[in-house]
Amino acid sequence: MRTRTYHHGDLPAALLEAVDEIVREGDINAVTLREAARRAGVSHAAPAHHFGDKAGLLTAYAAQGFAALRERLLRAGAEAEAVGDPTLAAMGLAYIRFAVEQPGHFAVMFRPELLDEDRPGFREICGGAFAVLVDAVRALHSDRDEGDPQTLLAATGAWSIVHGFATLWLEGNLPEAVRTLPLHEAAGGALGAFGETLRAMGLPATPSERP
Amino acid sequence: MRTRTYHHGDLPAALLEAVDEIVREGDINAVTLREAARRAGVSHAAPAHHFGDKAGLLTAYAAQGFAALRERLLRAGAEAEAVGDPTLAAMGLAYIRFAVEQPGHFAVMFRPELLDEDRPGFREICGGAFAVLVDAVRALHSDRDEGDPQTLLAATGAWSIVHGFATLWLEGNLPEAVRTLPLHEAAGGALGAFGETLRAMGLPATPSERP
DNA sequence: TGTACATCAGTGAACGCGCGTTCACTGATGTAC
DNA sequence: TGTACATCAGTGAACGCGCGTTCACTGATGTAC
Repeated sequence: MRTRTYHHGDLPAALLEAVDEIVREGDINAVTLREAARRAGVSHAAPAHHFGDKAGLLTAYAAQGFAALRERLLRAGAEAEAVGDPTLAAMGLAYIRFAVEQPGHFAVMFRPELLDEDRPGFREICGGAFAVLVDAVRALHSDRDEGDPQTLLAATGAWSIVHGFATLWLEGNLPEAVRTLPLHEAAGGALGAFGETLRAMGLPATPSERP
Repeated sequence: MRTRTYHHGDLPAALLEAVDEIVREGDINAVTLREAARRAGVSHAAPAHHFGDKAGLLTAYAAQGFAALRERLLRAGAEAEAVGDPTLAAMGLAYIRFAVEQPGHFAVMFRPELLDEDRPGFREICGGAFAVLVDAVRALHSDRDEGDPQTLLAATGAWSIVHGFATLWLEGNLPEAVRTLPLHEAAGGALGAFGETLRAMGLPATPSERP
């Protein structure tokens, strides 16, 4: 049984948890300092002690998300490699799974206008997740120079497709026939079928194949 | 010289224009009935006459966007076909261009929580844009039955990649080396390089090719 | 072990703000005759 | 052509609400001696 004390114990963590609850309930605009304080059981002025202001709270929450995403991508990559599966595909699915299982973090992470990106350490942690993806792409092109811009662009493309799918899925924008499938079938199916279609288009043709 | 009259002339159009202005300035949350009214030069209660409430105003604005997007996709497809370019690729770039040139519409269209989707006609106009994409995919697979679920999934994948790219680009989330390229190079490059990488992964392999 | 004191965490009242919605109203328009 | 009247568009005051931020404060903790 928890006794109520004047000091909370770990208010910052409780506030981040409260933010998560609120965003998961569906409305990112419902995140307010006052509501988070309410859920953590403290007065509405308490959050300012730990996070300064609203952007500070959301930035800390987003940073948590980027760290978690990075770990997921790394783990998915390592596991796929261990059994000989394609690393990048595994990471793509892990990305989508992260978005769906931690929709709160996902919704905040890519809304820079809500964040204070100048908070110490934020940019690093934020770039770290993308770097994992870039590394996975690079591993597929042993013929390329380090820093070949094609690698960065390809990672951007890979990111785009999983990010787009996750966004459309979460917002409920996909057509019903797709929306009602289990996640892994919808995601895997969309990625796979799109690949087939690319092939049917005759793209991509690598330059070396053009006579 | 415009004289001020008691009756506005075309207030609904002026309000939609005001919404566009506000969202383009960067903050979708800054769209309020009062601000739109202010910009249209009418009292703050006037918008309710035409759109009922805030969701009604945003829904009308989103519908405008879906109609415009559909037209762009159709035109891009037709133009590509005329000169023998790949239709689907042209539509993909047209989608991204739409997002970047009409960021206001794009930001609102895919936020169902802000809209009142039950407004008459909304669902139809909204589905119409996606249908164009599905048709373009279907045209690439003459071997498939009408209604083959692979077609819908492939269209979802195609939608995902362009939607994801557009979203990341607009929010400023892409890495600086990509963000600073001209749009068509970044978009075309990401799509193309991603295709190359898919190929390097050995994917997709069509079932018929597996011995 | 005890005590003084600095530090920190959280309180609660107050502030000013902009919002959406409602409602009785008034000004302008257009139509029937 | 004129007039009465219904309809519609827009007004402006009022309402209650929740927000972020500030600030002097108080309660609790922990450390130096």
